[in-house]
Amino acid sequence: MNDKKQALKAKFSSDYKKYYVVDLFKREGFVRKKCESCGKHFWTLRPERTRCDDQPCSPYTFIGRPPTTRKLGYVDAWKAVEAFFKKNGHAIVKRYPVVSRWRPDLYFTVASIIDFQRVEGGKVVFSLPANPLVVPQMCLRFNDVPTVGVNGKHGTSFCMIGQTALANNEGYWKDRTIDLDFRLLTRTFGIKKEEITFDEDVWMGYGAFGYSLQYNVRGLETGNAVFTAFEGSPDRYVALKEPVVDMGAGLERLTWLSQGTPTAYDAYFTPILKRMKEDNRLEYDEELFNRYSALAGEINLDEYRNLEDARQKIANALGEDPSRLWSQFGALEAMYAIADHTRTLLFAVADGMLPSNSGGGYNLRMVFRRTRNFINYYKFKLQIADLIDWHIAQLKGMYPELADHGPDVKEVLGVEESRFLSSSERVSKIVSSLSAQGKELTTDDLVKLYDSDGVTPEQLMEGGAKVSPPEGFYEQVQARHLARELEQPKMQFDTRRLKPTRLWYYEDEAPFDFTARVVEVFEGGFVVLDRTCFYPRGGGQEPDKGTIGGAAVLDIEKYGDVVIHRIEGRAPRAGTRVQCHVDQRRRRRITHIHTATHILNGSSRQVLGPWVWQHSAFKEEDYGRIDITHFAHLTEAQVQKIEDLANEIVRKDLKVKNTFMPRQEAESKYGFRLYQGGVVPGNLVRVVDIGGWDIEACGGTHSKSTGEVGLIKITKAERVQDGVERLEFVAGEAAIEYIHRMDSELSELSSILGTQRENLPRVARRVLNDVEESRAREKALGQKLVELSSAGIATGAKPVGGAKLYVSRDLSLGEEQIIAQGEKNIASDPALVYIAFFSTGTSARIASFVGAAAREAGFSAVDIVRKLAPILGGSGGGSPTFAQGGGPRLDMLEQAVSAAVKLAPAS
RNA sequence: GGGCGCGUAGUUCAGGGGAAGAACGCCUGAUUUGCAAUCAGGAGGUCUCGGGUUCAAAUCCCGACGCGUCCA
Repeated sequence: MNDKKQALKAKFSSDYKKYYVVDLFKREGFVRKKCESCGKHFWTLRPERTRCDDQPCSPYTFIGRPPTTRKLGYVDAWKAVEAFFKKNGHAIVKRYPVVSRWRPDLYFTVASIIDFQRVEGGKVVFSLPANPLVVPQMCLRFNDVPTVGVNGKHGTSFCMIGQTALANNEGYWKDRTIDLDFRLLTRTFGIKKEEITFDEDVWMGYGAFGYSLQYNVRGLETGNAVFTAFEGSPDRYVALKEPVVDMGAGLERLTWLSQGTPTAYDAYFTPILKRMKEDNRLEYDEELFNRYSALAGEINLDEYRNLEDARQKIANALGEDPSRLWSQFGALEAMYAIADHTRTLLFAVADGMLPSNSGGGYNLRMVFRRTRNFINYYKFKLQIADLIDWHIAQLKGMYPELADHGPDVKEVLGVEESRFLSSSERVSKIVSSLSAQGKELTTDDLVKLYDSDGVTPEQLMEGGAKVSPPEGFYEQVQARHLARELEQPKMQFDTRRLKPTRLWYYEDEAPFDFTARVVEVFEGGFVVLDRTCFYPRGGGQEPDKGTIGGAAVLDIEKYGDVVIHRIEGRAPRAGTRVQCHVDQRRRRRITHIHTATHILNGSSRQVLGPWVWQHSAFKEEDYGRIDITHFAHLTEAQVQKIEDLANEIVRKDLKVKNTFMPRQEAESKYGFRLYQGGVVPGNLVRVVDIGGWDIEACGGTHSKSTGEVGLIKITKAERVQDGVERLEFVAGEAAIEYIHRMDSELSELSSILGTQRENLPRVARRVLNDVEESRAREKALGQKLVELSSAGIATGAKPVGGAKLYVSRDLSLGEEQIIAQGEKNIASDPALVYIAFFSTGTSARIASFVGAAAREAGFSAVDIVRKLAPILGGSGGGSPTFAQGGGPRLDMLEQAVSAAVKLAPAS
């Protein structure tokens, strides 16, 4: 990836007049220079500049002396930017969710341009709600979490001001982009034009790339204007028909620049930090911190192997001891990180993601736990719920919607908090038990402990465990996770020259018996028709069945616009007409299940909370299942409530409307709640609206009204992964069948127990009690039996070489009694050698006990068993006092017994 | 989405082919003593469930269920 980027950079630079020169440069007299430090090309109004104005080539020079004429708070900075672009003909678009449900390849919105990208058939498509536009897009990135709070600028959440335009009549291209941004910086913010440099850069995104001009002011990168002109990858690409301007500027950076505070956090978390500091006294050398933070901005984990190395370097530059720096500023840095992490959690949870142990939810769990660990470590008086409120209050002028989600977010994080507490308790238990053992732990042990129990080497050392210096710890953790690519290639067909299949099944009054022309046939019985009423697999709905030209249809899939049917036996020839028949009963049943899925999705959200989203779903002829996101196990009462509500919707007989509409229109009308079952490809989306109760983009078949579904019965609720609950259910005819099945099972059960149905629970309980009682009685009787038979053993034992031998062969005795008997008798008569033969199922068993005196006389229980068991075709083992064994040869029992009777002490 | 780990008494856990264990809690009795009292005795188990291997499985193997953890 990096090589490709370098190659592209070289290519664009070599033809810089074509790619990088804009009107502004000519008009204002910018000169092109090459940075003597990093070799990058940049544009400046100061010909004497020798270095680019980016880190690490130039230090920050705005701290304590901002280059702007205005000092702006976070929300005010946005208002200024908003006003500027509005005045210049831009539509201001509301932020998109930080959870990017419209992009299956991403968990989070990582840049403003993601808002306007849709992936269709491996290709990225730009789709703008207005042109040109500006959006204050909150973005989440989790790739550099350890530096957050430390390097003064990095965050897991940040607002990217996205200036986006299509290069057409309504929008604009390079010249106007740079003109606008230049004016924003110089006029709105009052930065002197000599202070601004433009670096030549490139940008590569998913399926598209372009060249860019990044602008820096006093060492700080404040924005990057990307001119996305190409589609594909650098090896194989074409020019985009309508190139896209994608300028992203960090609102945090602009705010920081205008204030010149030691860190960016001081500028954009001002009210939150103020409250945190009010409640927790912090003492540190402010003058030293200012010098420290000027250097800390250089900390970048790409360049330093770890935080310690970077800190060491800064300490050296300041002439300070690193541990002194750390102890002074650690708590402050933790506060910065806490402010950042809680804001990230607020947005992510408000937009519907839950902390969990997999997927994007893991990122949330990780930052939550980091937050809690910071609070614990520094003993801060801070409540996460308060922090959430403080963020909401700060941002209300910019993101008023957050306030609506406050209670939900706090509830979700409360659950996560209790998870954190029980997890820390577990960890400390493991740590204290390991340190009590005092065994020295190898690096391998450490890796294992971290990987499967979440115990870090630091926690172990603090807890007093012996830890050998961990060498290459994180490398080893990494090595355990080397991804094994396991991709099974989906059958590929070359459908490029085929016309789209007419999707007849979507049309009203589509027939179940129809004729169609065979357009193409692929080897293996794959048939393409010019039109089809067969619903292909899609959106979790299983495909139709039926016949094509008399042959059974086995499977149906959609490849782009082409539907491919797999049939049994030989495929008809291309060009012929075939008679087709769709299994109407199956279709009807699946349709009812599918509509029921939507109803349940709606009622789950209603009953549980707004964080409920459909995670995936499956609809078959006789059952369906829907996986929903929720942070806890569903109780029986909740499941019943969901079911009751769903059936209420069924009884209301709400109309189900299916409408095709442009994606953009659907999104702005219904929001991203549309994308419940994953992303539906195509520019036209089909919106399924169940009387306003549940609205989803969905390509499946649905009933005309909810009443047709008849009945919805949830049959099972289980957890499929952390944060995802699965509901299995039946609906329509399948529900009736399910009830019949339950009914006959109950009948069978009553007839087995010989009682009426209403007595079943009582009778079952009594039967269970009886079993327990007889078990106890059997045990007591066994004890009695042992006592009674002991006398027989004492008299029946035959003296053999200084000991007494007793051989029993009572097949009716159980293992427990024999063991009890042997145990008791060698205790009361230490000279006894007790050998018992018995049987379990189809095999013969031997148990042997040897008393203390008998052992001295040369007998050993384990030797006896080892001698006798082979006669029975098996083996055995145990101790000199007690051993057992056996074998499958029940027929050899007599021989084994006679061998036992002849036993003599080993010499 | 993938890897690793766990499931044993009411609770926390040890054991890891051959007799079901500890601590705490609980019950009974003694003792009378300053903060989680002591002593003696006792009850409490489908070793998550289902298959398989074996003479023998809590233990090994496979699967299901429940849970934890790490990585992308």
